[in-house]
Amino acid sequence: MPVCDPTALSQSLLAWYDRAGRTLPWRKKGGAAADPYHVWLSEVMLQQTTVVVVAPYFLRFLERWPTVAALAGASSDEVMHAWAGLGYYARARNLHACAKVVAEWRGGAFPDDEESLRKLPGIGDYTAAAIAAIAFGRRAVVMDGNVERVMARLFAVSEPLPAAKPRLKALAASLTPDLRPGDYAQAVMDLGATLCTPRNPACGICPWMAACDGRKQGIEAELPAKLAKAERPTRHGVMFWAARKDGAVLLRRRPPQGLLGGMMEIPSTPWRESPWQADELAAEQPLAAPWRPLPGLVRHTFTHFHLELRLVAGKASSNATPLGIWVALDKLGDHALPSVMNKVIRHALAKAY
DNA sequence: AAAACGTGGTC
DNA sequence: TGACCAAGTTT
Repeated sequence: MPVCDPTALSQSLLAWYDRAGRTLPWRKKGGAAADPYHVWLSEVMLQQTTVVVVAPYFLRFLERWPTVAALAGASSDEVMHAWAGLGYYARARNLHACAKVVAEWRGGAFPDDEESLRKLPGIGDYTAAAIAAIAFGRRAVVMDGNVERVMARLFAVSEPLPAAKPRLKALAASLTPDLRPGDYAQAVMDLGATLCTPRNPACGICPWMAACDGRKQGIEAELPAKLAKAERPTRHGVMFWAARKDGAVLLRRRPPQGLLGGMMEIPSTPWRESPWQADELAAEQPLAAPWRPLPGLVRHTFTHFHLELRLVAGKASSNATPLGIWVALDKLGDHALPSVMNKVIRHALAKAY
């Protein structure tokens, strides 16, 4: 049997998968049917996020909201709070919106085909294919970063991403079997995650080594080629640490769309490319107060820019009624604060008292 | 269709 | 220290 035969390749991969058997929290056990709710929840969390980070969030969500109907019944703030720290918060907004559609319009049943799944909020090409294959046993071509890398190497595709995507998908489709599509989808992704890794691929123990053109040509480590990314600019902001007499500090909610949309924040100036001057703060302050600069700065890096935040502290008079909520220091954990805001809070607690 | 959108770990 | 990267989607 020639090693380039698609059936032989998919079979050898499935054999490897059965033998290696990574145990992941969302994976069905002992031949049990995969629960579409579990598959959907895990796949949305796994978008651009590592297994290690997702696992505890997945278990926490499932414990708190055992069904899609339960999740649909949660408040927006509860969901955002539970998602805090995972990043890409549009996913949480779309997750909740999707849960409502499925629970209210479909009686809690997820659609079982790619085309219908694709219409739901937060479900794109990858997630639709993954749910169709893993939860419903449908043959679907699952394309994520792992599969792109594995295909680029296996077939020695040197054309850089993202232009190579259609070709890579066609190659992946040529290998996707009719049998055990869900296991096969997870097997290719596992191969990319554990052996065919971005750096130092473990070709020596790869079930596809004999067939791998990239390996034969000695270019596996250079693949997939990628276009250079744009530079990240640096933006600047000033955070207002407003403390009331009883110690409570001021938080407010960010606008529902855009960066950190719907999450809570320490009141801030906008984040712009030019640093802020002291005489500009009066026009940006959440309440009128004398502001005292705190030493040091908080650095944070987002996907597309670096951020440098300075802090100013002020005391709020008791009759101040700003747009926001006052939160006791020991209750800050009760709110939907993204990681960058927790960084700011840690800094303020260290410097302002 | 290019750009926006988080975070933490790794080398 | 910093660039790269992770089971992508939306506009």
